[in-house]
Amino acid sequence: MALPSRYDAESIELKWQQYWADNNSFHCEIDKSRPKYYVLEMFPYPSGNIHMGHVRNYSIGDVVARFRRMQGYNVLHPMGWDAFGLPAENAAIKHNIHPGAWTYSNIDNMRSQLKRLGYSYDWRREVATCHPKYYKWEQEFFLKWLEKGLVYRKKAPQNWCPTCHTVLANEQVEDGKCWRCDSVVEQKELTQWFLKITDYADELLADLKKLEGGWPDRVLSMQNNWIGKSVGAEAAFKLENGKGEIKIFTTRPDTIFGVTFMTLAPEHPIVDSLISGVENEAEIRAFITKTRNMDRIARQSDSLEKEGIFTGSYCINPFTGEKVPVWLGNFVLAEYGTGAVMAVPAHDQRDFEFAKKYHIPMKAVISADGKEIDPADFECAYTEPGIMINSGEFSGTPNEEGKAKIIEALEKNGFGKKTVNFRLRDWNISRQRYWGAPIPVVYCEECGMVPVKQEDLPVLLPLDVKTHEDGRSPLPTFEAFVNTTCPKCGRPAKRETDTMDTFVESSWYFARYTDARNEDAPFSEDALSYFMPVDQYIGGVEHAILHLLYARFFTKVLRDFGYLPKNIDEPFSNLLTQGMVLKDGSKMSKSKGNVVDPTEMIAKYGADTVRLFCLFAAPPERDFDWSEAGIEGSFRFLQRVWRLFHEIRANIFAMKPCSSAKEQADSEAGKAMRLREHATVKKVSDDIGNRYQFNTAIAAIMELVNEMYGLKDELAKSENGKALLSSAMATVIALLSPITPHICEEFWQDLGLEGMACAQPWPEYKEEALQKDVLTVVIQINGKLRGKIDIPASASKEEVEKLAAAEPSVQKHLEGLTIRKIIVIPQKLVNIVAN
RNA sequence: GCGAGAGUGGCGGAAUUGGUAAACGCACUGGACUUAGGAUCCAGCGGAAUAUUCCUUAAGAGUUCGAGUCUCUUCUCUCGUACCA
Repeated sequence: MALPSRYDAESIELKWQQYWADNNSFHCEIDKSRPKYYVLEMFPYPSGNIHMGHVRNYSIGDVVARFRRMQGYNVLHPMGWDAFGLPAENAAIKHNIHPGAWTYSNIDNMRSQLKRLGYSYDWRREVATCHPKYYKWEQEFFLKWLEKGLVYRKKAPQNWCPTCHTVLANEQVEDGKCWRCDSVVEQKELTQWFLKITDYADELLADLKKLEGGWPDRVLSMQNNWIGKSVGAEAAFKLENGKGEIKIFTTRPDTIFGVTFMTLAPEHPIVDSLISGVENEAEIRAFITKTRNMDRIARQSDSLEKEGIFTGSYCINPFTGEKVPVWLGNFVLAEYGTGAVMAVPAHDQRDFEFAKKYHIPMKAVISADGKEIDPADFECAYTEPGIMINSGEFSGTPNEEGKAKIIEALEKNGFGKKTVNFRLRDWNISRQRYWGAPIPVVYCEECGMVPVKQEDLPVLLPLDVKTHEDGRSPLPTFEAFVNTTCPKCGRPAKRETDTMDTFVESSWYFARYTDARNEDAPFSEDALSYFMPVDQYIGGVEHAILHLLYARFFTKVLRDFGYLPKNIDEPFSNLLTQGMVLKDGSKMSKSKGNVVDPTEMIAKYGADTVRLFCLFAAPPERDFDWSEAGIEGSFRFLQRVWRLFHEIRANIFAMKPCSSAKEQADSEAGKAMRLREHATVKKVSDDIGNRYQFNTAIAAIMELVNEMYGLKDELAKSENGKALLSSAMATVIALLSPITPHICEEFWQDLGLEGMACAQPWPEYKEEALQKDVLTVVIQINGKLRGKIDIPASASKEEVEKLAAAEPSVQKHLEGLTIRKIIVIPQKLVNIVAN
């Protein structure tokens, strides 16, 4: 019988996609009689078209979802759109269309592209964050937080992107540049809205422990670094003139007797009063201006020349009573610690270099053995542990103990206290852009800042605006929006025209999916307590800090405000960070012209092949290079399965569903077939379910198919053989079904079987079927491979030793040697130690 | 500097508890079938020598009967972070 050399992927795929849609195959409802499994991929920004990175991300997620569904879980697998943001606005300006129109048409296009890939989403739960029914709830959260002080307004120097015309959060500045457009970020003093993420710094850090094992180490370590906790002490140094004090933060309180100068950030608030009227005031002011005018990159670069200037003032070391000169330093950051550093040049490398440069004396207060040492002999600062010296009553104490003792003394005398400092800063969530969720407050001349009443939500983003060509927000000049009345006094008032950072929307969408159509509340207790947390979250590692930190923060906040159940501390139990899809060794980009369009690949090979290749090319966390030859290989494999299926069916026998779990083999070929089938089920279940190694799962299925090709003619000779071959084929369909679902449905239908392939129970293996009668045992002499023998599985240790020694190739190598020892690893190998 | 991860054929990658290194696939070579094949099938495919060996998992040492896997030292690459007091 003639077989088609190429199966017609497109018609099969469209048919089954329609079938799944018509039959609501992937709808998910709360069902407390079944365990839930929530699998989620990071939702896309509707930029226009899906790219290979999306295909890889969503294919991984779909395998997990379909696998868990077949295992009997009630799987929640939703999809939506991170739809507010700058690109929509910029595209709108460029093409002279409204950002909303652009966004919604992109969503329509991308939704159909995703549907063409056969992903098993419950589309009823789809959300678009730019929809008022979504952002309404975010505005409600905002009001609640404002009431409790979790969100506040502050005037401070901010990261300003001159190209995007907006401020950025610290997390959105990479290398001093805007994360989106790469422009150099400037500092600008502005009044902005902040979310107090620092209130949660401790919990965000501590709970990283709960994620160990479920999240990749490197993501945990990145978050850990970003939060940047350092434990130390705060101490006050009184000014010599009695007009106030300087507070410092140090992680080395044990060196406080060694302070020989003080360094302040030029921006430190006390500086002005210190220097007014001093002889060289003009010179000092010039230094301050010069430093402040530097951009952030130059100021924080490695090559910055450390410079300072003496203020003319002194403060007093609270422990020694010594006069300490107060300097300004261009490397001291106003925003970290207290903006003032106690300098101990003998024990800190940076202070050491500064002291050398400006000829400031040094004082050693720690030495390796507790003996006196002269810092004049130092080539670099002594930063090792040791014994305290020249430290009054603390001399002779090991310095680590000394830290606690000094802090104790600080607290006792009221000079200071133990403190913890974080690198993490509060999250600036206001943006001076149009396409975002409006911040629901108004400003009244009488009442000041007044929150919008909850019953007046949502504050709608007006859609009938004209966008400015230079990207500035049209809201401040759009009178119909700006002009309103004060919710308190009813007099005319002006609306806040800043919108919220789009990372706010993506910080809670996963919870909204549990109850996406709820119009009375953002979520319901019932849905949250059943579905949350997300069991498996999948996305790119570029969100390791930004989105993943914000989402963790939001989860804790929503929990504390009673929106999320008390026992939900973390949103994502397990995180898989998938690698990028490259072409010719670099990231696909339009400018490089190396973009592979998923739509074209689907048209050429079909969705099943594209899915298969994305999963087979590399383990998920690694980057992989797209190759046309590689996808051909995946397509060939599916054709091979196609031919195998039809050959078996047409030329050998009519297949019926059966299970080799019950059937025993009565021939060598049958035994081999049955063993391979069960071994493959075991391997694939482990690879998909536990190890997330889809590439090796697919390799194992390929081996099973290869074995079926090798054995099919032999097996066709007996009824038992046919049954075993039939069972193996059914297993291949089941194992492939999460990966290449369409072709598997087609096979299933061709078998005339009930239901859908994707709704079948996941195959199980039997330990008994994995047992071999004859085992190949490796023989080593002194650890080197010298032979292999086949022995009955039942052979005793002595028999194995005897058989091994009798092997001719082994005897040859043993000539002239004396056997010292024989190590037998049952069922695996024999190592003969001889010399 | 600090933190994390990685280094295996021509290529992507396997080797899960220390136990046959290179599974699976790509590329390549030879053969079969064929009017033809860029289809399909069979065989080969780490290196050197070739009938028997030797070498090989970035380099070196160690532990072990046995190391890609464990320990130490060094090198290289990727990512994050950085005058953080």
